[in-house]
Amino acid sequence: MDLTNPLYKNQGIHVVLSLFTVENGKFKVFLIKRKNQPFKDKWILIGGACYNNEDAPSAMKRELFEKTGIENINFRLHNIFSDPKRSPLCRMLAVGYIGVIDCERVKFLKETSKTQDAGWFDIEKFCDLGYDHDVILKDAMQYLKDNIFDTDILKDLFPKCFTLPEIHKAYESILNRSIDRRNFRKQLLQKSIIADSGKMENATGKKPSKLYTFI
Amino acid sequence: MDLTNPLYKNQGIHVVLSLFTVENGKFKVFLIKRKNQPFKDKWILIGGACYNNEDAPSAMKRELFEKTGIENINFRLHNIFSDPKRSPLCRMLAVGYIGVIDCERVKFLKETSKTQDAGWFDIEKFCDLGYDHDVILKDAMQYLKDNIFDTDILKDLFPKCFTLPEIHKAYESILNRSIDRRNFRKQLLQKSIIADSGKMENATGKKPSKLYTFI
DNA sequence: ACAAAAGTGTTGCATATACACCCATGG
DNA sequence: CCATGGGTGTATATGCAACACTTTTGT
Repeated sequence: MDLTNPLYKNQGIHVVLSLFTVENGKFKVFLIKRKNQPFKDKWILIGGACYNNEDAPSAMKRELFEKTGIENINFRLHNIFSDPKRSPLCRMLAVGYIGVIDCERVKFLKETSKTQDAGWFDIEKFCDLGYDHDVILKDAMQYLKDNIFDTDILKDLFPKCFTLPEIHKAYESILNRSIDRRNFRKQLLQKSIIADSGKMENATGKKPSKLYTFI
Repeated sequence: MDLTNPLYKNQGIHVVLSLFTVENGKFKVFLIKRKNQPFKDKWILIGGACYNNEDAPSAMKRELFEKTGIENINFRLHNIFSDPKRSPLCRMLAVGYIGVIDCERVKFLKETSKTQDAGWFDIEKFCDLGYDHDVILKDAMQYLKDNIFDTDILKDLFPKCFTLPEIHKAYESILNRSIDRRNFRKQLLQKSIIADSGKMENATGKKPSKLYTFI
């Protein structure tokens, strides 16, 4: 590798996180408003450059912590985005990750040195994000839908125990369709994605619900 | 992006292709012997650096053509490899692709400016490849096995027509297990991966076989 | 006619879907 | 006692796995 070769030099690696939640039964994505150029005043996904001493997941963890205060969550690679023009300043390859989290865990760092606002957005309402983040977000949403029944990808959405109606509503909101309650329960239990914790909800509403955990 | 920041500078993007074939019923991978440091005299997968005006698939196409003379094949992303120490000279992120091809199409460029030998290797016999290519190749093999029944990932292995016994043998070799002939045929036809071409093999052996094509 | 390889169909099992009633709690 | 919402089981359909005989050709 000859790093002075203009064919190669000035490349970089972005990590980009599509961070999702379900809040009050609504599927949402976390967006940040940029303070500086390029894409000043545009909303974008969480992301940033990978340092030379980090692998991509470590960079993603660091960026997430810097921008939301969140630690210890799981990511999944969904795709890479390599269009040489995707970032205007220099050639940056983006590595796209997905995370799904309990919205309560996010400290709202409304303003930082690089950002002027941040928050959860209804998934139908986002549009015209900065960089190529529209494309990245759509790809992430599709990946999430395709993998929601085969993995514990929602594990961090419910950090502790949860009731079946809660997680049922989360699935319906993410997939944007209704799902039969009885079959839903059987499916998740049979595939060993969740398990009965033995505990019961504090009777707050009507009939108390059982509490489940991810395995 | 401040490209003089030592945290970011001197990064690069590798594309790496695990190129597979099935030759005489044996599952094989294409390897190249390096002529120069680093990893001089080691065998490695096809790969190289991504230029600033290329997206990753274009870079992969170019590298493949330079090293084997092959054009017009399909790749699939299987993973990325981002360990900052994976390449000794500078920080290179690797984008791993898979291709499966008719071995007849490879012109053997035994020697080039960067390589001193090249060829197909039995999949059981490779060991101790340069860079982290052992890890990449294992990941690619697993991805291929996981996706072989759901996609046309073998499309380029049979550029024209093929008989069912031929493709059956290819599947068995890749998966390293025997598969029931009747169920195999039903599966591929039902999933619309292959279709009857209407033509018949030139009766060369015993009973002539039907010829199929990928859809 | 026989050996070698290709073509084909049925049955049972497992998984997924559709669907309706009972139960516990709070008011 | 009634309204609300949570818990449970069964019957059907669909997809997957196991399995054996017939057909064609060359010798």
